[in-house]
Amino acid sequence: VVVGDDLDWVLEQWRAERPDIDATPMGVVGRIQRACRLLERGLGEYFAAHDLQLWEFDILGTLLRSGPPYELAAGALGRASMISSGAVTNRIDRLLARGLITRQTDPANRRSILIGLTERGRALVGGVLEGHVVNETRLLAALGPDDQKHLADLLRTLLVGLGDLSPDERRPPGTP
Amino acid sequence: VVVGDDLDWVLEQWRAERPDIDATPMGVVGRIQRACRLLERGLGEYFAAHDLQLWEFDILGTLLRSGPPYELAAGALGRASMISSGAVTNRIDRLLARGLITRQTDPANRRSILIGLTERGRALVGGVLEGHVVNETRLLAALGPDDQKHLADLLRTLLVGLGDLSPDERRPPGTP
DNA sequence: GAAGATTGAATGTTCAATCTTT
DNA sequence: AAAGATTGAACATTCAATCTTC
Repeated sequence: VVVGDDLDWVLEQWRAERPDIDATPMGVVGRIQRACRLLERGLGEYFAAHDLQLWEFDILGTLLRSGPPYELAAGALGRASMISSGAVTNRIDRLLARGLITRQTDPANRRSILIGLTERGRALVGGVLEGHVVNETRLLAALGPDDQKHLADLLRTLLVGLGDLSPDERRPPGTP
Repeated sequence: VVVGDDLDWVLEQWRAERPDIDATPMGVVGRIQRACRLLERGLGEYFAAHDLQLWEFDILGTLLRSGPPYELAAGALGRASMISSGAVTNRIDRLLARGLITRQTDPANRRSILIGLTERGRALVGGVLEGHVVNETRLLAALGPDDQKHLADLLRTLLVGLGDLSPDERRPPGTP
């Protein structure tokens, strides 16, 4: 290994201290954790320069990509972002205060609330989208296109194994 | 694609809503984020069953793998866990209260403090270590050994590109 | 009773300001 | 002046309890 990352060093330490344990799995899990933190730091810097928090883009982006009429139930937003229902309420409150979303009771099911993008919210998230992808491209630049594809494929297999199924697979069998 | 994960669905939505944008990079970044959250959930469940928080194992494990005399400066602990100095102080306070670590001023540099493992802390983290690796192995089981190695290699390249160098590479050139 | 959302308490983090030591 | 750690404030999350609606 010519150039090592932090996990190379961590695994070397474990080998010295606990040679009885095969710490190989830590090399995968630990790298995913570190990559996640470093990437989120890089994403946050871009959004901060555009008056957005990462979590704000997360919610607004989920609404935008859902397509017209850009409305989603609060529960669906929580599942998409993997956050608790309490966190959803909190985020909604603050995006409402910024005038970026609307909140209305679902007429079809009055337990549920529908969150919608305001024109201002739609313009804001739509406007930063291209720059966001450019920023991600920069953060991933150490890997060539083929390696990025390979990485995504390996992570998909891992994620499916962890139960991260797309909505298609989540539907009970036999649903049209 | 026979079985898709959540990101397959996300990218499909972006293609429909914003065909002008190539969202491929989101497929990599988003999968790393989701894998990180799902893995940390799985790690936390194991530690909770052993009266530990994930962050507690994080600190205690860093001390253990540093080898005898199992002492590290507070700053070094913060860098290893990628947390702020304020968070380090907070974590140290609570591990001290549990009697798992010691805290003393570094005699050689009285600005710095040295954190050490108590006998009880060492026994606790050493005792859960093997089960932790078994748990990680289970979480990664969707990938075969070769794929896990390949995944780790791709992530190393990405991490080095993001500046996550091992201590070796962090030393100024010419250092023995 | 179960589902969806809200509330408040407990938890834990970052950030800026501060203090000591170098 | 710079480095290392601590403090308190602001922020954000989870969890359990609660309320409304189905």
